[in-house]
Amino acid sequence: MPELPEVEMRRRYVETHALHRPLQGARVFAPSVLNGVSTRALQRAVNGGSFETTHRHGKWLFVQLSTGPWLVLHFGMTGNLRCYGLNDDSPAYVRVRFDFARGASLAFTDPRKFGEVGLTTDIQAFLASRKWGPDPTQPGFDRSTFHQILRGRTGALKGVLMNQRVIAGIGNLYADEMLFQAGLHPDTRVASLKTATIDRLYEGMMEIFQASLAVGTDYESLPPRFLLRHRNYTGACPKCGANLATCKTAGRTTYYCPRHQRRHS
DNA sequence: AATTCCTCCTGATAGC
DNA sequence: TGCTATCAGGAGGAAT
Repeated sequence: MPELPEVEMRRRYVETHALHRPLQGARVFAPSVLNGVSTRALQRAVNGGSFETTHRHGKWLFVQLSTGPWLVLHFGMTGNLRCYGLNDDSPAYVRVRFDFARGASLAFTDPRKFGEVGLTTDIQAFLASRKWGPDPTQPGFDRSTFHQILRGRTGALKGVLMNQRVIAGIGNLYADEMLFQAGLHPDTRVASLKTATIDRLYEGMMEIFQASLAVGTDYESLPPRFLLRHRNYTGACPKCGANLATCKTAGRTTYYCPRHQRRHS
């Protein structure tokens, strides 16, 4: 589930629940989620430290440790964070656990183990090494940035929107929502987009991020005009009532309204 | 450069 | 009830 707004919720969760608390250690239950770091190195970075600040870029969350390095968290498709105390049941699927004093913990849970836990000393270098594109919610990203990154692209629009090296943070669901709001078919060629259409896409993107965060990414609480409220096989288009359709784009299931998201728009 | 396919892993759901 | 097939909001790598 975690796309940009979901990861932003996790960032806020860390801010609220996990900062400035003395850490006693870390336990790794699924070493496969560790990326570029050994259990021992992770424990060394955590032991005797505390989480101090957070940063998010696209679907990536960084939490700075008082010992220096940043904890790097990626949530794959099923990753989450959960703080709990001595008297609480442990959540299911704990893959890495950070232990505070007095029996409290922050758990990285992830049933499918597609997530990642790592360390970096330099966020910018880390982002550069993975060649990630800009985050649309960071300062400095505006309408003209959006035009810039789409310029010269020749692929199908949905694939480009989901390409993290073009723009960081948009996944399958939010890509569908953007296409829906802009009335564009997922296979629309990026090169064919008019300036006004790109503007519309940009506005839709910012609006859905904002709206989703406003309801804590609980899609059922979104205003009905958003596709995310109706994204299932039987759903009716909130704009025209037509039955929503599905297709495959870039290997992912796309939900769209066949009536007002036609090709070549 | 862009696209397709495969892979990692586990759970939910549908169909028989 | 139990089995199997398919699919799920991600993304890296290989092949094309």
